[in-house]
Order: sequence, then C-alpha cells, then structure tokens
Amino acid sequence: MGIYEELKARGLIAQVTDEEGIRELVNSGKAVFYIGFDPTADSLHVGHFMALCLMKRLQEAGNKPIALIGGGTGYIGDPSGRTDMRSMMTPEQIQHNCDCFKVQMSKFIDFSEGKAMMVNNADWLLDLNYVELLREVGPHFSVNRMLTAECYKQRMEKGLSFLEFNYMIMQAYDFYALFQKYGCNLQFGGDDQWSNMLAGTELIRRKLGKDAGAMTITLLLNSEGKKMGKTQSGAVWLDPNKTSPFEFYQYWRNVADADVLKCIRMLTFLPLEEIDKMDSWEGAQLNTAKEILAYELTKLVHGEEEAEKAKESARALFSKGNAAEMPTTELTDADFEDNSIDILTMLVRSGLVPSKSEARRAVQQGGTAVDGEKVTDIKAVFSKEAFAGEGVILKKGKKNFHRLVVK
RNA sequence: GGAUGGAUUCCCGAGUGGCCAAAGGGGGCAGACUGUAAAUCUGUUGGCAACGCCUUCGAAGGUUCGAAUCCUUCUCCAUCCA
Repeated sequence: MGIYEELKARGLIAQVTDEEGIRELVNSGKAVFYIGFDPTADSLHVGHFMALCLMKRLQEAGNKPIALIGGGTGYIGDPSGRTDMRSMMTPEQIQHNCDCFKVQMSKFIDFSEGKAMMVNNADWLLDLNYVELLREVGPHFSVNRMLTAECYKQRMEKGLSFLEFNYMIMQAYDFYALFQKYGCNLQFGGDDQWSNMLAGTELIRRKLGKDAGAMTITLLLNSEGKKMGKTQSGAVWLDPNKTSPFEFYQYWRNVADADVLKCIRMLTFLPLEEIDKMDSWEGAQLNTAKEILAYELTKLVHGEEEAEKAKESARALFSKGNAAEMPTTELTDADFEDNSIDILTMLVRSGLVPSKSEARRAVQQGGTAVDGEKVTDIKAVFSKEAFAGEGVILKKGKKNFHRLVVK
C-alpha cells in the first residue's frame, strides 16, 4: 500500500485536483509540497497538528515538505471559514507568532539538510509593488469567479473587506513563487483552503503553462459537525504552557464515543490493521479506545514521558481522587485570615471558578469536594496546617481537580 | 455622498418611562443516571463585605423623582440609491 492509499484509508484526504497524478507523485516520493501556516496565535493547535502529521507521513515516504509560515499573509488575514473580520495584527505580534511557530514545528518535522524546508512568505510578499503585482497577476484573476468561491460566500452576507478579498491572491502568489523557486508542485491545506489553493494552481498554469496539484485534508469535525480541538475556553494548544499535557490528554480522553475511532484513524500513527480491529469495539470498551487515543496523541505532542504521567495521573485521579500530576496553586500568607481560609476563596484562588458567586453556586449545588469529602457549607473554612506537605485536593464537578499547597 | 433600518448580558433574541440584573432559546456550569461517552431529567447562569449594595442594554452628554426605553451629538453595521 502506498502512502496515498494509506492517507485515504485514514480518511485524511478531502479533495484533490488530479487524483491519478498526485497518487503517482507522492507514492514515488517525488513531490515537493508545501503547507501554509498563518501566524494567528503564538502557538500551533490541533488543526496545525494534523497538517504537520501529514507532512511527517509524506516526508517518511520520501517526499520533500516545505513549511510555509505566513509572515506576509498574516498581514492580511484569511477570510475563509469566518463570518467576521479578523482583527489586524501588528508586525510585532506577527513576528512573535512566527518565531513561536518555528520552534514548535521543529519538534515535529526533521528540517535537517535537504529533508525539509521552512520558509516565510514575508520574504517575498512584503516587498511586492502594488502596481507591478496588479499587472503581473491581476489579469489572471476573474473577480466574478472569485466571488463565487466557497470561502467568500458566507462573507458576502456579512461583508468582506477588500483587504481580506485579496488574501486569495496572496496565497496563489505564494504557490506561484514556491513553484518557481523550489519546484514545489503540490500544495496541501485544510479543506477550507480549497478555493485559495485552486487559485494557486490556476495562476501557475496561466503564468507558466505548468501543472501543479492541490490536495486538502479533511477537517476534523465531531459528530455534531463542529470543529474539534476547541473548548469553550479556546483552542487546544500544542504549547504545554498554554494547554498542559494533562489537559491535552483529558481533552482526547473525553471525546464522544462517535468520534474516537475517527480520531485514532486520522491523528495517530498506529498501524491501520490495529485500528481496524478496534472498529468492532462498542459500549464501555470504547473507553479503552479513548485512553489509547489520548495516550498516543499526548506522546506525539509532548513525548512519551509526559504521556505516561498524564495517563497515570488521570487513572489515579478518577479512581482514588489523588495524583501526582495536577494543576497546582501555591497559597501565600495573604490568602489566610487567622490561619484559615474559606472554601469560596480556595475555589477562586485555584482558578476552578472565576468568581465567588460561581464558587458559592458550585458549593450550594453540591459540586465541590476537598480531599474527597463533599463540601456543602459555603462558610466552611480550612486551617493552614492542612495545606502543608501534599496540600489538599480541591474538586469541582466530576472532572476538575486542583491541588492547593502552602510553601 | 443620500435614504432607511439597526447595535441589549457568552451567542441568538424579546423588552420602547418605574413591577428590569432585563422574557425565551442556545451554550456553559452543577446535580441525578452512567463508562471520565451520548441521550434524558432537575437546578443554575453579571459582581460583591448578599433580605442589601454596585456595575451592565454601541459611546458621550441631556430631560426626568426615576432611562435599556425619551432628546442631542458621535461611532460602527446592514439594505437600497449614487
């Protein structure tokens, strides 16, 4: 089975321009492909992770990946898949984010000599001259057709600024530039990038009369049709300082039954035969599948050691209510009054709740426990001595644990 | 540039002088049930030194005993015309 067939079997391929041609190209390891990453935040997230894994897979099959950091396109903002305008980032922000991306990507992809490249489109986009660019590529874009592109459709109702309208042209120009510079003949990206990517292949064909391909990765959606990798408090980041390995593990440990196998197939590197065996699992057995998913992904992103720790902690926490790895907050003398602290303050200080009102509600509704003992009195206080050594374990709801210690 | 309509809490969306911290829905949180799942049911959902007080209905002023609601100016958005 070639790499193309494997990607397909994993459900990673959404759309391709020329299936036969691309299959041939990647299976023989002759593809020079690029994936663009716009620096919209200071860390990569799960969506990027899929793209990076794809890079890794194709690299292992002998193809040469180019990771393109959108230091230039970041100035514009991609309107695809959004209903509102992106807020404009300052050059400093963009630079900072680009730097963060570089560091994180290097952990996944082998950028050593000749194996892969990392480029920044700021290098060619920022120096473009407006009138020259218009004359160079302008004639090759039909506004009529651009407006019918899927990525602009939803914005036609809410409003689309000229700035964002030009994003497609910039991305097309990237592909055109990479094709000429590095012989890049293939572009991959999220499925929401399809129209932008096609613009690139067309530009290459019109300008140079050459063929280049495009392939999109299936968006990882849950059974409700929502993008995965998002929590109500934001994205699930790959940066351990923004999403701790434990939280990362828990996110995957908690996916819905309907989504486990799909996630394992698409995100992990487990052999397909092994995954196919899990297909028949059902009911509580899926819990094991979730553990595998969470473990494998944490291992990929944070390393084996962190994955072990997260797994052990999760097990210990849910069976005994205690574990080594747990978000911890250190209390200071200022938190204590007469050598004691009340339950509401503890909840707020731990960050388990944002305000005392919410803390009060949580306690009144029977949703909190200290060291495994349910607390129902909002006036309950704990003496400072209790926080010495191992500290105390505060629990809110079923799955939120936090350790409080005093130094 | 002109005309019209609009901006309400996390989101959608009621409310057009006091009974408004503001209906309803979504989402979130908590409880029951469970498998750290889903579905369902129940409670809850601005803050605080809490039978009270403070902040909030695009922004700033004003009218009034009293303003999300009325007036003025401004900002932004949508639709139509140019």
